Amino acid sequence: MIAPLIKHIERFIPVSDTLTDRLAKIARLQKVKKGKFLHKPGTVCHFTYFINSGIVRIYYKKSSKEITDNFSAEGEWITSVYSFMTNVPDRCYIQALEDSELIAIDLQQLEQCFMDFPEMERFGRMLISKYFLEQSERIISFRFHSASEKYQYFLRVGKNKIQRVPLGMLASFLGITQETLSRVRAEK
Amino acid sequence: MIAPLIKHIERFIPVSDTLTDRLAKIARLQKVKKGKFLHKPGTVCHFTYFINSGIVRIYYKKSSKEITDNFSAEGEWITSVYSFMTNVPDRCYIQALEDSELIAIDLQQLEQCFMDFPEMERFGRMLISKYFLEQSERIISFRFHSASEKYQYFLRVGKNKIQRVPLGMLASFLGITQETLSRVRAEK
DNA sequence: CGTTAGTTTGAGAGGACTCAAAGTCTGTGG
DNA sequence: CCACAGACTTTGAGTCCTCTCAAACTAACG
Repeated sequence: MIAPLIKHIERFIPVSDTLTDRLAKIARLQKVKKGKFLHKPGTVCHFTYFINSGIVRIYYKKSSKEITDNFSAEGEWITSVYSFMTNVPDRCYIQALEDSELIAIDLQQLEQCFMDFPEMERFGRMLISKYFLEQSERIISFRFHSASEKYQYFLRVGKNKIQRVPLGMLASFLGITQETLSRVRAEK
Repeated sequence: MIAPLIKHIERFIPVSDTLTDRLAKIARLQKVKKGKFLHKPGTVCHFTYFINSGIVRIYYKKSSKEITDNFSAEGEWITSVYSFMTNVPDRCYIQALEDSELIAIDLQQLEQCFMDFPEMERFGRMLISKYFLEQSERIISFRFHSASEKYQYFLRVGKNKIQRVPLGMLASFLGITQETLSRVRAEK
């Protein structure tokens, strides 16, 4: 059941049997229907999610508009990093865009796992570093790309997600309006 | 000599004497004159720098224009995260904007330090997470803020740096032209 | 005190935005 | 199986912000 997760972690560090056991103990399989929420604002988000199947987005509201921050699909994580780090409620929503199957891990137990298994802490460092780099690229994309270029960029990076997310959500993720995105998409 | 560094790390984890000794062993004090480079493209960047005094920027070139990626001042780090992670040459430049004093740490030796001191690895994870969060905010700023709002944002976040960096560099950091920044700055 | 780097100001052009309306898809119930 | 409601996407017209190009001004440094 947690096999995809173990396989994922093994891309970064060797995973011993005892570590596997521990992960099995703190991981919890969770299914969500399309449109349902894993987290809403006002409470601290106590879990990090690894996605076995489906696609999930994280977004927040800005003057009644929904701003999508990220999409995550199979083999990726979705977390309120802010809640994770600060242990303070985040204003984000985490929502399934398809019927999805996730592995939920309690953050406190994950912290303890970091303590007991330094190699797991190492994994954590490498993973967040990877996402840090992705963000760096995204910042570059935001700064100097036109609407069209941003779309092209997502076509390259978000490959398998493009057909799975509504245009409006994608537009807010890219930082453009949905009208503009529609026009960009039409022109080629 | 490495006291500021130890103090900085202690904000995240307790630092034992043995860890202090190790850090003293792998740290190297380095001074750079204003305008000089700590790194240029073409080679792998083997060091991470902690800044004791001065201010430093990281930038890259895009069709002969210089795009500033970040500024770091006292008590902060400057690193080519890309080189760090991938061990591949980065196209970035790292340049001192004032006469600066830095603590340079060899990345391989830092890795070894992570191995020998799990709490140091923990520090690494927390630090990169912190920068991850900063980037998240920056992405939000890029997506939905006008030129003026971006400038306001930097006034809040980059407090002590505003008078220390040339306007043109700041403009490219904010993703606007220097003409626009000049006008924004004039209007209030 | 002159040269160069850095900043400001001006005019015109263009991309993306807003507001508005029409068109298309999807899923649910009759 | 069809019809309809609601969600999603496209198209259009006008406006505004920021960009580009150009030139003048100012500050810093040898």
